[in-house]
Amino acid sequence: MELTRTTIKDVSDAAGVSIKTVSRVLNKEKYVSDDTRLRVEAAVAKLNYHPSLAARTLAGKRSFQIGLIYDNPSPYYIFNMQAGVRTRCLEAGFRMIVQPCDVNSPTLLDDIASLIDQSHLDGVILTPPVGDVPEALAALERRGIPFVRVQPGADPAATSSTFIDNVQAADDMTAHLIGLGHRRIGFVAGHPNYAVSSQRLCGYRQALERAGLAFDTALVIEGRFDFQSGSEAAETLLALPTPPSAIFASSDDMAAGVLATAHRLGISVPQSLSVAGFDDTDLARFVWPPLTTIRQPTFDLGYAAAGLLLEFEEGVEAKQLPHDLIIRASTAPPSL
Amino acid sequence: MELTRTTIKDVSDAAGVSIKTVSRVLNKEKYVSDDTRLRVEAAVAKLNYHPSLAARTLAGKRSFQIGLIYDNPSPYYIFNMQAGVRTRCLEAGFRMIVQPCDVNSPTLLDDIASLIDQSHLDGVILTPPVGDVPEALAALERRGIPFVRVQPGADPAATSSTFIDNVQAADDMTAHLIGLGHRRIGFVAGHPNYAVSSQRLCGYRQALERAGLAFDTALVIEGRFDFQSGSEAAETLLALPTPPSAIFASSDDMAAGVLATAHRLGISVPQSLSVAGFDDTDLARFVWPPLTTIRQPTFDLGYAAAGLLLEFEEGVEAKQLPHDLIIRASTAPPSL
DNA sequence: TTGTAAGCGTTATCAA
DNA sequence: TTGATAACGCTTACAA
Repeated sequence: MELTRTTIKDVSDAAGVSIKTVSRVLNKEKYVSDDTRLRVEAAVAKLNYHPSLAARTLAGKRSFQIGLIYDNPSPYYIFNMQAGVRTRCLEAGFRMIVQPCDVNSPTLLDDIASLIDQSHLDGVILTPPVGDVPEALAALERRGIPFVRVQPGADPAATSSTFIDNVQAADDMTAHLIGLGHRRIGFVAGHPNYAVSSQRLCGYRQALERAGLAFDTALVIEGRFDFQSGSEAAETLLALPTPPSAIFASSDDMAAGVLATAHRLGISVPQSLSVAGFDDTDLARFVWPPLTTIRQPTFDLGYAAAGLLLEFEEGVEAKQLPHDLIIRASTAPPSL
Repeated sequence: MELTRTTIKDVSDAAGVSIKTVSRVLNKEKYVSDDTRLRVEAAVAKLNYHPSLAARTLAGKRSFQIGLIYDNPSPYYIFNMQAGVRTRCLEAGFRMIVQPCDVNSPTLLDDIASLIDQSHLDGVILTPPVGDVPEALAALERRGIPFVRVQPGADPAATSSTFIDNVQAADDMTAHLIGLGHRRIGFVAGHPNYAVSSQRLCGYRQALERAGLAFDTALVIEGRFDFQSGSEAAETLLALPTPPSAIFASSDDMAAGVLATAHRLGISVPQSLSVAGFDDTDLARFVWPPLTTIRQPTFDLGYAAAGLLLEFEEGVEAKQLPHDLIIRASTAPPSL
């Protein structure tokens, strides 16, 4: 029963050096002889010593902790983001503190401030839509806390950030559908509060125009990123006098809603209707019939964001990552 | 630009009391006059003071932090578990530190020890299968760290724990299918390393026997909890001379695999085959055709586990939670 | 290359 | 009901 904690003092005694020297080894400082270093490392291993983060934080300038702040209800997104950030943190010997929040809460700023103060965070990562709250960014800058935004809604180069090109991704998918022969492609837009919604709509429109196809507002329905709104949007689209032969829903949950509605209406997918999605929920893997989807590299976005934060040097760096177009059901319109 | 931190000293100056008195208010200690308390609280609010967790940890006996340790690849499970634990922590003014691990890693014990030592955790929650690693439990006990296991594989009353009755849940589902008229029910078992796998198989068998139906080993296939193994199991089951009219897969991922196979083979669900699942991936909501499923209350299991930990008083308390049978596709076998 | 001493911001102890 | 003082375990100066 170890009731007392192993401290740096125990290690220094065991190694026959001062605690300052042990500290030097722990912090990988220069000016430690190889011989001393080895003796200290042996003592650390033998005693199974794990330095107190609290003490290091209090005494030093760093806490070895960064925060991941999000307001996002998607389990897959959060899981992958956390995994990416954590992986990068581990490499640097840092710990990740996760903190969900509500961007519409009046206490948002205080919640973030409280997290940073209480845990002495060395930096934070903001995922959408938190990174698009100007007051939050201003507060972080005022405190001098380094931060990186993931997929900022606008002006990615204004602060350090990681992102994919949503316009291009939606363009890619739309072009893919056009390439299959589709001429009337329905689009289910995302929640109007999210910057990515308009970006994806923009890509859809851009691809249509390049192909010389008319942008028909009747084919565009605004959703809320969830299953229900996708389901409703499909009802509207499929009830049109001339219904689309393909529907591109700008999130996977909405795409699943489209599939459910198609099934209920007796429209077979992908024979009579092509359905495409956008996200990383792995839904494309599960759903039947299979879904063609844009896969955003959520893990990588988190990994890269943590990297920018940990290598922070007063510079702003915007890092764009590639997206994938995953084709699992590639079908031409029935008329062809 | 606030470059200096607001400390307890600032608050005590502003309130005109000693720092010890501020500390008393912060810790809700007795023997503080109402007048003093109010003055201190006003100063705290005015200065926007957030006490340093590092300092409290170092000086005091508590860190106000508990750990959530898991080795589970399911995003939905982890998301809901984290949410439950975090919600309960928030109520108690605690912080949750999440830590994935690999139960098969040789460094498992050191990883856990390192987390506890570095962050001075006041306790940990272990989700399956971590709670079933005897060496880990022994190590925690040796250190005197309180812990609560979620869904322990065996002997839930040996330590504090929260769980549902998996045997009963599988029995419920099987009985439901039998009630609909099914006589040959296929069963896709879970990964053999998980305790819940045998529990669920046990419930399936128990319900069959109660109904006077034979337990046919040809109808039981061992899976690995994933989509692929469910898909393969369905191929075997549906190729039997007398195929089952219903398949109960003991996880939702496997159930999705069953659905995919059925679709590929042209077997319509639920008209010609009933499919049932088990878990909380929300897959039942997305998948088409809809899935009948046992819903485990993951959020509640986490919430209750954190509750047991935070109210820990040297006593062992095992807490059983109810499960839900969610019926979205309730169909009798085609022969009826 | 190594060591000494003074904090970091709280809480525990003991006294008033 | 309050307050002074010594920890807590480490890092940052500054010496040697």
